[in-house]
Amino acid sequence: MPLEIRPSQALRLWRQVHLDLVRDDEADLSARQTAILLTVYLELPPHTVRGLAQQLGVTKPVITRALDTLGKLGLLTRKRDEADRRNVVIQRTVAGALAVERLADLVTEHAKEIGGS
Amino acid sequence: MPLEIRPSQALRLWRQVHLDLVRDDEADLSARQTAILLTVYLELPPHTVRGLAQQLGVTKPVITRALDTLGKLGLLTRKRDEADRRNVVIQRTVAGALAVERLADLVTEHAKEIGGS
DNA sequence: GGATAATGATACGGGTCCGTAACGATCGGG
DNA sequence: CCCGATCGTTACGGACCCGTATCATTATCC
Repeated sequence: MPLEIRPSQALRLWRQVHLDLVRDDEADLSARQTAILLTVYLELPPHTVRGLAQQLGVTKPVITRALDTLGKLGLLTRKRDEADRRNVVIQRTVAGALAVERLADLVTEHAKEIGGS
Repeated sequence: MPLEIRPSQALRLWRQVHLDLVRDDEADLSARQTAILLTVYLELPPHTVRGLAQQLGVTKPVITRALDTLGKLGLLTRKRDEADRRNVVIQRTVAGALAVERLADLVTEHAKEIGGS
């Protein structure tokens, strides 16, 4: 059964969550960083720079820089792949999992507040 | 009747929409810019720099710069308030309305794809 | 009218990100 | 082995954004 949501509800939900993200701003991630973070935490490993670049439709340096920032924030980690030392495996962290969970709560909470019309 | 959405659904929805936003990137707005844009298009006018700064919990220069960028993109316009010429009224544009509508469609489309579990 | 307050814009130094191009490291096939 | 291909990273010049402090303009109030 699909999730039913009307355009006006979608916009109000989008606005409320973004308002919270801006106000809390413990993170203040860009759209690209958010897409990377959620991909790593929702899709099955392993995740590589090249794979993420293909999924997002951006160049590899973009991924490298985003990983620098997300790593600095402690939201994920990089590890060399010992099987093929050219590859780098992106791994999840506890802090990252908490941040993702917090985002999920934020969305579901505001969804509840959004009335019918 | 509230909008029912589970955390796992929320995350998948959030990821899919962000992936689309990154891939299309006709805009590539930051979280702050998105919050401003949606506030202007969802809340009743008039909108001022000071009012937006208060709602977002940020300083006025942040709003001014965001309005510069959003104005350059044609998503909204500034106009001096003739009643009180200190104020600047932020106005909607056709392009902005289309962008907001497109975002709404993006969210509702992906919501449909998101299954029950 | 002059002092005061309020509004939005600007200056500044610092940081981050962009896209293109090049780079070092590593693997694999002949 | 060695040469080409494939990783991820870094260099570069340019653009954008940040927060603080300051500015010019306009309104208000005595």
